[in-house]
Amino acid sequence: MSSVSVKEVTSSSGGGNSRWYPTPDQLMLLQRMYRGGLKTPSATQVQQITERLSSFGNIQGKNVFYWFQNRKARERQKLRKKFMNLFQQHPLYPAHHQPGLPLHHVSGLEDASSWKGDLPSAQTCNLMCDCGFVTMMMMDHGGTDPYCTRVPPKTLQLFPVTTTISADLKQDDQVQQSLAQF
Amino acid sequence: MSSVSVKEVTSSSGGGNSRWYPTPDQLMLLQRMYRGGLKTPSATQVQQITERLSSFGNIQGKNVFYWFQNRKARERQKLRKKFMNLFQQHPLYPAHHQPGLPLHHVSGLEDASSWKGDLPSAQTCNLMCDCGFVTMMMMDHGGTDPYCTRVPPKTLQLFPVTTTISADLKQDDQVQQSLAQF
DNA sequence: GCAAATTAATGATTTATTCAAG
DNA sequence: CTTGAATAAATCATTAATTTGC
Repeated sequence: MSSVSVKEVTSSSGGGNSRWYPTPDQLMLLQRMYRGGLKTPSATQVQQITERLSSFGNIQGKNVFYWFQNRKARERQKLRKKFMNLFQQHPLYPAHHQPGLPLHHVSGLEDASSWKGDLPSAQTCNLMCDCGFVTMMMMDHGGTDPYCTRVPPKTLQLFPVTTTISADLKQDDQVQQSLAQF
Repeated sequence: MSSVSVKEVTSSSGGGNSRWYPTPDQLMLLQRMYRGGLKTPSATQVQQITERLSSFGNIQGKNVFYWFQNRKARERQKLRKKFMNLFQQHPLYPAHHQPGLPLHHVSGLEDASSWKGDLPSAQTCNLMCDCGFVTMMMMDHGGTDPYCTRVPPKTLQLFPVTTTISADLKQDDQVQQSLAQF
C-alpha cells in the first residue's frame, strides 16, 4: 500500500497497469468542458476529446467517458445530499425498515368513505400539488435514496419488481411491501 | 431560494387552510411505492396509504390521490418532452462506419477491453428539467449550466451524421470550443 | 518526522430503469 | 411480452489525504 508505485505514463502493453490519473492539464481541460456545459459527450465527442487530451499524456476513450459519467453523477449526488440535509433533519433513514413486516390489510377500509366524496377533479390536481411536487422532484433522483451514507445500510433491496403477476395483484403486493416498510 | 421556503409543513387542519406538503418521510414512502409499481392506487389502497402516512404528519386521502395523479401525469409529460427532443437531438451511435468511429463502443479507442456499454448520446437533462431541479442547481452553484435550455440552432456542422441539428451540434460546438482552447 | 491506520476521492464496473420497437 | 438501447444509480476498487501514536 505504501508503495507509491510510480506509474509510467506508458499505459499500454506493460500488463496490469493501474488506473488512469488525469494529468493536471487534462483535468483542467475536462473541467473546463464540463463547466462549459458538456455533461454527456457523445461517442464522437469522446473520441475528439481523447485525441486532444492524449497530447498531454496517456489517455483512453473510456477514461474520458468515465470521467464525465462520474463527474455528472457525483455532482448530482452531492446536490442530493446537500438538499436532503437541508430538508430532513433526521439522519439517514435506516430508521424504519422492518424485516418482519407488519403486512396487514387495515380491514374495514373498503368504502374509503372519508374522502370519496370530495374526490377532486382531475383538472385541479395540477394546481394543488404543484409546489409539493417540486419538492418531491428535487429529492426524486434519490428516489430510493440509498445514498445518504454508505455506512448504515449496506444494500437495501426494496422491490423485486417481478413482472409475472397480474397488475392488480402486483400492485397490491407492492402496496403491501411499501406499507410494510414503516 | 424560491423553492426552499417549502419548509413549513404545518398543514394544520385547523382552518382548512394551506395545502398539503409531504414530509420527507411521506415523500420517500410515496416515491418508493410509485417506483415499486403502484401508479394508480385504488380507493382502498389510497386509504391504507393515507393511514400509514398519517403517522408522519397530517395527510388526507385526497393528498395521496393527487400525488399519484400528478406523479403519473408528470412522468408522461417528461416523456413527451424527451420524445420531442429525440427528434432533434440525433442519435449518433450505431449509424454506419464513421472514419475513426466504428460501430458501438467508441472503438478506435485503444484496447477497449472493458469498454462495453458505453456510447453515450446526448440526452441527459431530461430527468432534471422538469420539476425544479434546475432551480436547485442554479441556486447551488450560480446557475451555471444550461441543463435543459432550449438550444439555439447553430450553424456548425462537423460530422456527416444523418440530419440533426441542435443539441448535439451544440455539444459538438462546445467541444470544439473547449478543445480549441488548447 | 514517520508510517500504520483511517478516511475521502475518484476511476472503473455492474446493476436497474425506462421507453419503445418488434 | 420480450428485447434493444441508453443511461443513471449503485457499487467496487485503488489511490491520495489525513489522522494518530510513537
